[in-house]
Amino acid sequence: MTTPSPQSAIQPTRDEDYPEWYQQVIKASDMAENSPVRGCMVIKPWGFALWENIVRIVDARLKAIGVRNAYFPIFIPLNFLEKEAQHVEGFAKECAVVTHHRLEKGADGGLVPAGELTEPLIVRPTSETIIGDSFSKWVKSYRDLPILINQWGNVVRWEMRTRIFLRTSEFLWHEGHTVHATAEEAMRLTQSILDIYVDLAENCLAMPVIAGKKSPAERFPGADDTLTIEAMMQDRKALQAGTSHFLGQNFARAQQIKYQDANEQEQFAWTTSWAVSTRLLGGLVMTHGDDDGVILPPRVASSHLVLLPVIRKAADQGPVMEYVDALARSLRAVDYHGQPLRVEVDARDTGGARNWDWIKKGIPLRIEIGPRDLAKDAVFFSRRDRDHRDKTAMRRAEFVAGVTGLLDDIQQTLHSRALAFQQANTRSIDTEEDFYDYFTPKRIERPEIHGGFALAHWCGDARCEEKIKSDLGVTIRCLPFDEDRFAPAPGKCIACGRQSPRRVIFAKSY
RNA sequence: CGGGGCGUGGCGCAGCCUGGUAGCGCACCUGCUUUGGGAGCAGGGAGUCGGAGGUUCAAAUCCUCUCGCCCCGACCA
Repeated sequence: MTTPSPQSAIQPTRDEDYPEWYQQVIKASDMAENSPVRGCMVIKPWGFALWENIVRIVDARLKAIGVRNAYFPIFIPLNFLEKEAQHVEGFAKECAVVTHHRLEKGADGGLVPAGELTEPLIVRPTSETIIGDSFSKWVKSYRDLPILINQWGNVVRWEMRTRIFLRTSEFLWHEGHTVHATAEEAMRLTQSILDIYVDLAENCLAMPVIAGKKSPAERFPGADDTLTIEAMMQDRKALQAGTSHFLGQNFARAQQIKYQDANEQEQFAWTTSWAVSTRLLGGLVMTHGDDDGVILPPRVASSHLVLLPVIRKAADQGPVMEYVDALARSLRAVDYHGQPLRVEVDARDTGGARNWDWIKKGIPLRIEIGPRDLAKDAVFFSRRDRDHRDKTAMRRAEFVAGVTGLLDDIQQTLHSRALAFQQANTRSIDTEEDFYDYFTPKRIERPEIHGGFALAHWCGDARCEEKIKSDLGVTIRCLPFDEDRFAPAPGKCIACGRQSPRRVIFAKSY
């Protein structure tokens, strides 16, 4: 007898231990691994390809609205961070500081830092201050505005608690920074960027999000307004997946970003900043993954399909491989949303294990090609969004002609599934008792997956928000924009019972 | 930083309580047999047990310190 196969490729399952499942999925899918440096990660090719696809999509969207790329230093003079009070408070606690510029042989033969810097440099946790410094020099006249800048890069935040992709000490992102002559224009830009993020999440990542505005307590340090997209992970916690900030004139005043208007009056400019990061990859895993591994949405998938030659006899080797290569060529010539299909050929002779590798990696389509398919000029494929035993035979020409439709269908399925999950775990709650019950696990020692999004009334008082946060670890994720789904209506605050103009979304979050 | 759990070949784990220089499954390599599938048999490579110190004739096993990971809390764009 053979050893019985496990129920699922990933253990533990999501139900058994969600955080551990997440770690195992990332390992099994070969997306990334922990690095020797605390809190940092090595993003492996299969994970990085996802990021590259996100980069390509976002970059094109930004350029389409006139944003141009630039690059600013990773090091920021210490005093730059001191300029905006809220900003200092927000980031000072988590900055890596460079104090030396040389290493020398120490007494014990090891290397010790030497050459102390006159002024320490911080490794950017975000670049508002150093980019603002440039902006203050670039902006003279209203004719110079707007300035729309983006940079792709890395940032470092010395986090207390890290989780691969979701919160790492170093992560990759893009950060946009803009300068405008009027508040209205800056606010519009802030919103346009959020629209891009919504489109990215919904249409490319198949990740349903709720767009909205942050409560004052949850805003970016130094911002007048923070817009956000919030996604629901399969443990029903919220993931802030992208933010766009209207910075008002706060940074402009702090950094002297001024221009002369048409009336020869000197004015402070209005700025914005916005970002999405490699955190999205964690979101992807936790939105679509199942107990067999990752499931990649085709629009951003590292590869779209893998061809798995099935060779029984040596005599079949040549013909099968020829057929496979020809099929690979014709598939690579197919255009999928402006990109050639990404096709893998895996000719390893490792039996069924080979198939499971690709299941765990989440490739959307797996195609087996054996002698029988040659005879029938057919393919035999399975979709990652369906059971792994669910296989379909199809004429080769029909498959090649219909493959983009198949991929779009998978994309659609993933989105619908995730949306149904989000909706099933979103509830309107009207009493404090229900609210506390909703967010309190039944098992104390090892809490089960519980809660979700709660649509509840909030009076607007930060003290009510704070009470709920300290009692339950639940925060206001956003004041949602979508008035069709979340129509404002008066009610009573879930915490204090006073009048409330509208419901907001409460949830536990990453 | 506080509370809890854990660190043994690539992955998952046993051994530790009752000290005597390491074992299992998977993966990997070789051969044969298989082949629409998480194959079978045989052989093989790989770890000194997170790190440092201590106790001891002897430590993965006991003690101390330390690093890292996970969970809860604090904190967090």
